[in-house]
Amino acid sequence: MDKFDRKILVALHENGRLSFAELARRVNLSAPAVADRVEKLERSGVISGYRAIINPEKLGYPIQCVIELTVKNLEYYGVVDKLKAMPEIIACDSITGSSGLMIRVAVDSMSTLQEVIARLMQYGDTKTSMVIDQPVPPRIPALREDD
Amino acid sequence: MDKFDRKILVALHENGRLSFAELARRVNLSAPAVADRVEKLERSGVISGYRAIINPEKLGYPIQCVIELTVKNLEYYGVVDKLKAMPEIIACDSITGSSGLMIRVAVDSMSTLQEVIARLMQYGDTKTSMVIDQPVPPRIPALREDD
DNA sequence: CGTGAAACTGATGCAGC
DNA sequence: GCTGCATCAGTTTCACG
Repeated sequence: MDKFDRKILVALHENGRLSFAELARRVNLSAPAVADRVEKLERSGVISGYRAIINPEKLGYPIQCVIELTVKNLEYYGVVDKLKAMPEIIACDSITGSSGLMIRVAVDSMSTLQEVIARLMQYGDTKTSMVIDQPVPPRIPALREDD
Repeated sequence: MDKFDRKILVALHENGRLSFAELARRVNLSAPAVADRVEKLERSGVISGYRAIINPEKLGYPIQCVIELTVKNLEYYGVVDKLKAMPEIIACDSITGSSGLMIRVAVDSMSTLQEVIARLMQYGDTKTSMVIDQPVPPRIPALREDD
């Protein structure tokens, strides 16, 4: 993990479809050198995949919110399966603290949101917050473009 | 947005580096047809970019947590700039409710976490939860592979 | 790690349906 | 709007220094 690896990660985080040739130009290395480094980053698990970023808003799901779900422990694993089966849920983290689950939801309307919350209330207490904005978009930890 | 567009989105969400030729094979269309559809999805904003998925754990930041920060309104915009300057913060959402900010942090150690929390406490009350697991990994809203 | 050449693959435009 | 083909550019991947 030197300066070149960091540059590669930053570049691929910003545009995951860069070719090795193009990547090589941006980080000032040769294409084979870059290909070699990327392969190592992939095999070591630092890069775990590549993904198209999809905008739920443009897909017809303009409302996003975060729901903290306080589950009763016994039902825990069953709940997770139910959550996986709900297409409105676009992410879910298991966390410490009373809540237990931090769920992210994207819906088309408030009435759908109401239905989702009603279903989640079967499994425990919910605390819902609407997502207004993303002041810090997803980024790489401790890697700024300072070279 | 028909069945083919959905297949394309699912495929590119799973592997953002697929070539048009390879994508065409997977969705049973010709390469030019796929290229055309992808370009439209990009221009309409449904696909807003491509990104390498980077594993903070393998980068030396094995600890992740979510911090709800209840800020005093007056300081709000100043706070966001401070957050952007903190490399340990890998994402941040502005949300409704008392908290106001939902911050995601990746750190190398508990002592670093302690420092981060200490800094955030300058701006308001904090509620920290450790992220244990990701039962539902990030996915596309309402698009299941049902074709 | 860089260079240069060779081979390949994918992208693109057009005719035709 | 899609297909199939042909062409062309670009990238990947060697071997070698």
